[in-house]
Amino acid sequence: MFNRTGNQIPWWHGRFRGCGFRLTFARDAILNVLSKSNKHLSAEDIYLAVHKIYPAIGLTTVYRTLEILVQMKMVFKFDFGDRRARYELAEGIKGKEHHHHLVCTNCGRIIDYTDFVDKEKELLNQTEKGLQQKFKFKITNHIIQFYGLCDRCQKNV
Amino acid sequence: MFNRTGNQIPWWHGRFRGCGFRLTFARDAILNVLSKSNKHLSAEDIYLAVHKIYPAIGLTTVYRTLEILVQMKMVFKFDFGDRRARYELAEGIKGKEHHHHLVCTNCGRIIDYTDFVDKEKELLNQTEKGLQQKFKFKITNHIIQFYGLCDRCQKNV
DNA sequence: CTCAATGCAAATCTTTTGCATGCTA
DNA sequence: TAGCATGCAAAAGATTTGCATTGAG
Repeated sequence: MFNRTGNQIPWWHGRFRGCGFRLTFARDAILNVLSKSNKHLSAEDIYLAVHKIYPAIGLTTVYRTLEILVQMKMVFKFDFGDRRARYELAEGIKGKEHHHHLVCTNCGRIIDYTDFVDKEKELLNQTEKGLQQKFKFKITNHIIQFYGLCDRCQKNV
Repeated sequence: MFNRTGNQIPWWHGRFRGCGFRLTFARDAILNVLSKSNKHLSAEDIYLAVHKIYPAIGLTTVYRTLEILVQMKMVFKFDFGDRRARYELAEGIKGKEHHHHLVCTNCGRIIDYTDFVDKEKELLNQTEKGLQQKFKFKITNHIIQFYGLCDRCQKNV
């Protein structure tokens, strides 16, 4: 999609329309960063990156925007155990696939993997169904995460 | 096991011997609380409870002791997404079974469940094996957690 | 007797909030 | 133009650290 000056209009512009939230420079810049970056950015990572595009932005706005984006389900919020939240674009957006994370407890490196997720999905669906029945608990999302040592860190221990 | 005054000696006394850590009043009191309480206590919960047994204790000591206990693998540390760590005695200790948690995102209630864990274990073992091979990643532990709404909160929404 | 363990106060660090001002729709 | 959005400064809240003192082994 293109606007009248010939620039491509980012996909998220549409998602802001009619959702009750306004699309501001700050939000546009933040989504730009998120959609270009690889992943697992902390609020500060995002702040620093956005700062280059839009220097007037404050860290507060980054936090507030991320909260909205999580609410809109455009962004996932993760916690890898280092007391700082990480954000990445949700699945289905920009062709992201369902994946999970391996977190190295030594160096903090994070490896995304997409293997085995089908089998996992199957199991999780079963489990969720069973848990909903047994506990009358309405499951909205889940976390699966593996911790350990990456190849480099195994050598250095 | 009993000492010479006829009091039962807590099981953890043995585990402190020869591990390089000293068994102090504070640590004894903290383990008392952990082994009597149900579960998912925050550092402050523990601090308040220990304070009744051993009023001189400081919150700092609670944190430092918990860190040791996690290191000794006597205690698990959890994060249920509310930015405060939770602690509970490790499995295998005091007959605790392998279990996972359902976390209500509305009221914070936590439900332990032991159902489906066999199937989960099977899948996780497979996954871990596969991931170790593929990424040369040595997995040491994992997190599985479900979030959603408990029965009460579903009614009130 | 020695050095690990402790308590207190202060520091850290991430995230949140209050409030006056700016900007989108 | 109306209100949502923003930036700044300050607050909040959990956890950690420095340091002098205490106590376990």
